[in-house]
Amino acid sequence: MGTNNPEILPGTLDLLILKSLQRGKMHGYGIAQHLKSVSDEVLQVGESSLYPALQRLLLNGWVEAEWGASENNRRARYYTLTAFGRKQLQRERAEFDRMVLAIHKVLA
Amino acid sequence: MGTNNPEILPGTLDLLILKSLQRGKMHGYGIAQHLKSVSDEVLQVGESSLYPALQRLLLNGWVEAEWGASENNRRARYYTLTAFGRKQLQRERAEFDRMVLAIHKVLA
DNA sequence: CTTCCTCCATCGAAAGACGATGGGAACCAA
DNA sequence: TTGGTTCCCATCGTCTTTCGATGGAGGAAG
Repeated sequence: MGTNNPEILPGTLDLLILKSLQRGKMHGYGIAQHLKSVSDEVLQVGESSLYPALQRLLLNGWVEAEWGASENNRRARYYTLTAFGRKQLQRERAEFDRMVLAIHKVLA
Repeated sequence: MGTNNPEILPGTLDLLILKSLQRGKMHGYGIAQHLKSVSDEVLQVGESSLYPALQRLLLNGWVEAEWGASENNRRARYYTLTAFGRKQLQRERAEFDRMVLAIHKVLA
């Protein structure tokens, strides 16, 4: 009931994933862990949000995927930024900054 | 196709409305104009986003409404913040700041 | 009289996030 | 060997929010 506390800011998930992948290839689980730890446990993206998002990014050609083995010898799907993905990251970041600036003007 | 440019950051509309109403009673159209001008034309909230949001705020008891006449002598519905609304404004603002801070840690 | 602006409101579509759920494989302890 | 825990994949159904399109009504202006 009632209290709506989304774990992330809607509309920012793609940006967060793309930015994470800028560091190098990662698998889904790793991305979620990364976001959680870097944000001091604030950004808790569940797998049911993450995997659809990754499908989106694949469809748009912003990331590529390949199967491999994780550090712990487990089957894992590794995602990599494409050139389009790097462009998109820049665009989304600029748009995010633009929005946050505008909101701050309202809140000031 | 493709280019998705939302006019506002999803999930922040209630916050923006509540904050606008902190200045005093306003009607819907006025809120939209206010957001647009204060944000230098960045935040362009359409009426089909605005009125459902106002209904939400009414249902939650965060704003109250009364009919009156606008400055231009037109029939207008004026919205006011309630005590609950002021509390909610504080909560949403804190949550927004928390999220933006977390996202900045990822983007840094 | 016609057109523009103000101000209200709804409907249907699309998108995004999430809880619940399911499974397989490695690792560890009892 | 069995059972639990962590890692890692993924989907389905639901809810919520946003938005384009649409439709008025009344005042102001040309």
